[in-house]
Amino acid sequence: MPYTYAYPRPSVTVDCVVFGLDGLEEEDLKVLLIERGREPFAGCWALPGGFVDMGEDLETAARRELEEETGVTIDYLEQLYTFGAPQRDPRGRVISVAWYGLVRTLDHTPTGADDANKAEWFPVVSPPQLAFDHQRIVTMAHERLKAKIRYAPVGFNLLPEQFTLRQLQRLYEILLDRPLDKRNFRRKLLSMGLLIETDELQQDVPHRAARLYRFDPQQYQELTRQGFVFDL
Amino acid sequence: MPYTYAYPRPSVTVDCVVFGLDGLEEEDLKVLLIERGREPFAGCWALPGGFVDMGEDLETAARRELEEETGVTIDYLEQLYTFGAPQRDPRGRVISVAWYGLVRTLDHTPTGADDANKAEWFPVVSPPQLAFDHQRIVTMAHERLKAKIRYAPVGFNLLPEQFTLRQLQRLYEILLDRPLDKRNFRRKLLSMGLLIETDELQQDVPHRAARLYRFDPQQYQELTRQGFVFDL
DNA sequence: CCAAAAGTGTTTATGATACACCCATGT
DNA sequence: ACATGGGTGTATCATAAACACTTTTGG
Repeated sequence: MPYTYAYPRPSVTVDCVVFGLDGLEEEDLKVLLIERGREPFAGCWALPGGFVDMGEDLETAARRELEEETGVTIDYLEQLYTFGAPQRDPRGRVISVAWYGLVRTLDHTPTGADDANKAEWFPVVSPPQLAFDHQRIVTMAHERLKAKIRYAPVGFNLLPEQFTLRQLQRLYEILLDRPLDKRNFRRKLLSMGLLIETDELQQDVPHRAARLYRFDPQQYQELTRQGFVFDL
Repeated sequence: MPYTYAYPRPSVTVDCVVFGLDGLEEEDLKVLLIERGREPFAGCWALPGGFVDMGEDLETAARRELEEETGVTIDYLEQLYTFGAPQRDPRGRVISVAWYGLVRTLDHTPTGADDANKAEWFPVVSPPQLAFDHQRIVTMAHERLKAKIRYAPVGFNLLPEQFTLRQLQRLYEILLDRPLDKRNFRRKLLSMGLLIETDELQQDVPHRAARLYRFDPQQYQELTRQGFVFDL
């Protein structure tokens, strides 16, 4: 290594804002939090995250910390923003590269481990008090998600592989925070040609069962290549 | 400081991708580069940037480095992405928080200083070979800019305070890379109510002088508060 | 047979697109 | 007078929005 830097160095961490959807109500949009096992903010709820290893890619670090502290595996992960206010961590200069992620199901109950006492899902609309500047990070991630589902098909990563059109509509209603017309929504989504109609039906519902659909990522890629822009 | 971190620490830098517009042709969209005065990549063109000081905010660091190395003051600055591949810098682990910025005029010729031999504007479409992973950063910034002007009024920061509708249209044509209909463009922008018609005219043109307009940021804020979404 | 959600078309309104000529100014 | 870009209106087309009833299924 022919040259090295002599400057004082901040610490660098990654933090993950992971969203999951648990049902069809507003409070069912959840965010994954851990209870910190160490000072500072021991016993306080916070985002899963931790130090970047020296030879490790940032995204790899985010996935690793998430796995270590919560056991949750992610279906979609994207860099959010880097937070570096000098006083954001009481221990000294800590710069955090924040990521946001989506999971399809909340099936695997998160298991606290490593630096985390516990890991749990909380409603995004009513989270507990959070450590550091983590509330701000959650808020920014939520805003980003709400903006992004309008022009990119990321919302599907909050649903099971197979889903009903009604579930998809409720997802959009929750995130856009307004009611959508059922017929217009169905027509629009189906006309995009991004949904594959399966021959399966919803199970165990006390009424007529709805048809299940899958998102077609290949078709999305192909259409995008041709200039198609997802827009809802 | 009651707690400290013992982990090995990467270095953290900021890099700035600054765009400026110099005329009405495609090659007139410029990016600001410096020629490096030090190894590694001494004599090579690169993005202005450098180390974050320990007590310094990330945005402050970006503005400071830009000022130090180029003398250019920025009209719009926004965080782009954080690049942290382990091998992106030959000296060791260096994580760079990249920013992109816009300037209204290229009037003040950039002056190389500090770690930079020179600073110059280059066409975005035909830049020189760049140090590190800086070409990738420029490309991402360019993509972000092209996407963002469609849903946010950031393009005005590439024009003088007062501009003609024709200049604005050319700016959009260059960034969107397609021709726009003059009448439809004018109607749409004027109908948004975001432009203030001044009583001044373009000067020193060998033909009928065009009216000058200004962007109205307050009106934009007000409309946004009411649910208006900029869209072009 | 009742409750609950699934599924389905048409009409209207709004915004996007296409398009060509006269006007003002400087040389 | 001529060259150059400035400025203007209308008709058509495509997409979005509004809206109510019948069907299927399980209990």
